[in-house]
Amino acid sequence: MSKKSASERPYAPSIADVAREAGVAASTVSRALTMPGRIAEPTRLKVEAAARKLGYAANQAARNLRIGQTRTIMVVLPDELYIGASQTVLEVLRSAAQALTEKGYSLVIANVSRETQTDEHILALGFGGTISGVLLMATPVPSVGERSLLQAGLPVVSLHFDMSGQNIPSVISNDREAIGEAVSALAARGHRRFAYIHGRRDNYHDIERLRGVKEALARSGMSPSDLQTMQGDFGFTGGIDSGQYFLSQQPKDRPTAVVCANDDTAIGFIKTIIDSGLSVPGDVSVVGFDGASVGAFMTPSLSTVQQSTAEMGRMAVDLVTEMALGELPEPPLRTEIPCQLVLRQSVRPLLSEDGNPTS
Amino acid sequence: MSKKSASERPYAPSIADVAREAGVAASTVSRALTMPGRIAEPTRLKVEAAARKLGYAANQAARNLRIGQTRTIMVVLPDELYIGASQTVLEVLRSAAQALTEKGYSLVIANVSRETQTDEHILALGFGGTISGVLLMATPVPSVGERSLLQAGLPVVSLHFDMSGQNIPSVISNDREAIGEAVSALAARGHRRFAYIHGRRDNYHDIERLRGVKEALARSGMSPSDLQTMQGDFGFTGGIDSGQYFLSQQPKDRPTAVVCANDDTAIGFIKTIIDSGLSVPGDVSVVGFDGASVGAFMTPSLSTVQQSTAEMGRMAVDLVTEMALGELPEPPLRTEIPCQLVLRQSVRPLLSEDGNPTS
DNA sequence: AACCAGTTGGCAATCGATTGCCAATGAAAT
DNA sequence: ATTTCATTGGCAATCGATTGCCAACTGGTT
Repeated sequence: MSKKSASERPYAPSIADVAREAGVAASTVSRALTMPGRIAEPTRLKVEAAARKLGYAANQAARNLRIGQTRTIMVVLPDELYIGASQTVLEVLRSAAQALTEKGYSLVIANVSRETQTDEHILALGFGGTISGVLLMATPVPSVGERSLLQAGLPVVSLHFDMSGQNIPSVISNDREAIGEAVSALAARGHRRFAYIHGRRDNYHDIERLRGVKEALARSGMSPSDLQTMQGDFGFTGGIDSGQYFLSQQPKDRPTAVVCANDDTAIGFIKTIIDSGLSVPGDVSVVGFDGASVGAFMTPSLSTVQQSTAEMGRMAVDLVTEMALGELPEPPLRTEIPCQLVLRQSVRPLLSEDGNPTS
Repeated sequence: MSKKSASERPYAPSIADVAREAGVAASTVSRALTMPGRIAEPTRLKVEAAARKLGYAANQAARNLRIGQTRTIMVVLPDELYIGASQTVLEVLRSAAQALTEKGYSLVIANVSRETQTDEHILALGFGGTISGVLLMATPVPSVGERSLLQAGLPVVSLHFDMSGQNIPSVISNDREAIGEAVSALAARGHRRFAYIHGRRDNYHDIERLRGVKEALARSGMSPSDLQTMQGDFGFTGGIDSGQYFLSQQPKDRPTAVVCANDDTAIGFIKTIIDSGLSVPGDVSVVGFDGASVGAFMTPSLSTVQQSTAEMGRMAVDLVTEMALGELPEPPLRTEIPCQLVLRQSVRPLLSEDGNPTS
C-alpha cells in the first residue's frame, strides 16, 4: 500500500497497513476503531497500538463515500461581507464554528458573489454530497438560473434573515421589538422629533427596524409626521451623509433623536455632528443597532441594541445538525433570539418637556 | 442506482444514471464532463443534456478517493479569536476565502482551542486526506502530544506569525519597520518622552513591535530611558488600565507620545484619557496598529499602522495552492507585506518654523 | 480493395473504509 | 461427551468516479 510517490503525502498508511501490522483483517481494524464493544478488548488494544505506531487516520473521502454522509456543514456568507465596527455576522460565525467543532462537525465556508461562477461552486458542493447541511448567514438561497440549493435536499437554516415564508427554518433577532424598546426609551426621555437612518434599500433588517420604529412611535402617541427618514447604506458613509443632511436643516426642524439602522451608521453620523461643533447627546441623541464592542469606548460612548450573537450561532447549529440526522421532522420555522438595549452616553434625557435641545 | 430511501437525499443521480440516460458508458460521461476534447462533440452534448436533465453533480467523496487529492484548504484560526475593533485576522480570512474560491478551492475552518479534543479534530482532518493544504492564521502548529500537523506531510503556510525559523513559509507584515515609521513621525513632531503599551506577553507581534519602537528611538538619537512601557492585552481593557496608570503619573513624568500594540489598546487608552478631561492629542499623542476601519470615525480619529490584509490573504493562498500542486519546490520562507502609516487627529500636527501646523 | 493513422468509447481495475453474512472458536449447559 | 449459543474475526461486496488499455470505427490514401 501507500505507493504514492515522493511528491505526494510521504506516509499515508491505510487500514490494510494497520491490519497487517496488528495481524488481523481490515474489517477488524475498522470495527475496533469505530464500534466500541464489537471487538474483544485484547484485539482492540492490539489494533490501537498498531494504528498509533503507524500514525493511521482513516481516509475521510473513502469513509464518506461508503456511508454516504459527511459531518460537514456549509456556511454561506454574504458577498458584501463588509467589515466595519458592527460585525454581527462574524460573531455569529465564530460561535457557530465553535458549536460545530464541539459536535464533531467540520465547517466549510462559501461566499456568494455577484459572479455566477462562485455560485456554481456552492451548488457543486451542495449537490456533490460533500455537505450534510447548510447555514445561510444573511444571504438568500444560492441559485444559478433554475437550479437552487434547496433542490439538493439538504437541511438549510437561515441566520439573520427571516425566511420562514419560504419554509426555511430561521434563527433571527427580534429586530422590531428590540428597536421599539430603544424608541420607547427615547420617548420616555422626552424626545418628540425622531429620525431613522436607513440601511440598504430592500434589506430585511432595514425593513424590520423601520417598522419597529414606527410601531413604537405610534404606541407612544406620536404621528408619522414626527419621524423623518434619511437614506444610509449600513456603512460609515451613509451615517456621514445623513449627518450632513441633518446639519443642513434649520435647527428647529432637526430631530432630537436619531435611530440608526446599525452601529456603523450611528458612528458615521456622530462623527459628523461632533466635527461640526455640535454635541451628542447635547444637540441630538443617537442610538445604533448591533452592539459593536467598540461602541463602549467611543466618545461619546454609543447606545445600541445588542444582538445575542453567541446564542444565535449555537441555536442554528443545533437546528441544522438535528435536521441532518433526521431527528427533527418538524423544525421550528422561526426562532427569535431577544436583543438587549444598551444605553450609553450618546443618549441623554432632555431637560425641557417640549423637545427642544437645551444648548 | 440512487436507492437511498426517502429519509436520505431524495434524488442523487450517479454517473451510471447519466450514462444510461445518454446511452453511453460511465467512462464516457466522466470524460465528457472533465476532459475537453477527449470526447466527440455530438456525444459530449448528449451527455451534457442528460446530466442537466437529471441534475447530476459528481460525488466529491468518490472523486477525491479516486484521485487522492482534494481541492480543499484548511484555515486554522486562533482560539482566542477576539472580536474587537482590530480585526486583521478576519479581514485576511475574507480575502483568503475570496482567493480560494476563485481558484476553485474549498475552505474548511478549524479553530484551535485549549481543549485537546478540538485539536484532535484538526489533526484528524489533516491526516484524513480531506485536506490539500493548511493556512495557519496567527496560530502555532496544532499538535496533540507527540503528533503535530506538520507530520501529515501537507503544505503549511503561516499568516501573521513569522515561523520561518521552523521552516514554515510565512506571510507577515513588516511590523518592526512600520511601527518604526510611526515613531519617527512622532519624533519629528517634537516628542521626546515615549511609552509603548504592550499586547499579550510573548506574543510574536508584541515582541516585534516593541523592538521596532526601540530601534526607531535609537535612530532618532534617544536613549532607552526615554521609553516607558505599560502592560496591555491587545484588548480595550489593557488600554484602559494603561490610561489609568498614565493618569496616576505626575504630569511632568508622563509620556507625550504613546504607541500601542494595536488599535483596541489605543482606543481604550484614548477613552480613559478623554474621560479624565485631558485631551488627545493636546496632552498626549496616540498611535495604534492594525488599521481598524472604525478608527477614522472616532473622536479624535485614530492614527494607526494599516496592514495590507487583502494582499496578505491572497499571497498566502497563492503560496499554499502552488505548494499543494508541487509547483514550488523551494517556497520563499518569508514574505513581508508592507504596512502603511495613517496619521489622523490622535497625533498632534507637525509644527513648521513659524509655529503653524503643516500636516 | 486493402491498408493506415487517428479518433472514439467501452471494459474493468482502482482508490480505502464499511458492513452483511458466515465460519470458527470457546464456554456453558445437558 | 455432546450440544447449544454467544462471541469474534474474516471474506467479499459496496459506495461512485477515474483512467489505462484496447477494440471498433472513421475517412483518406495507395
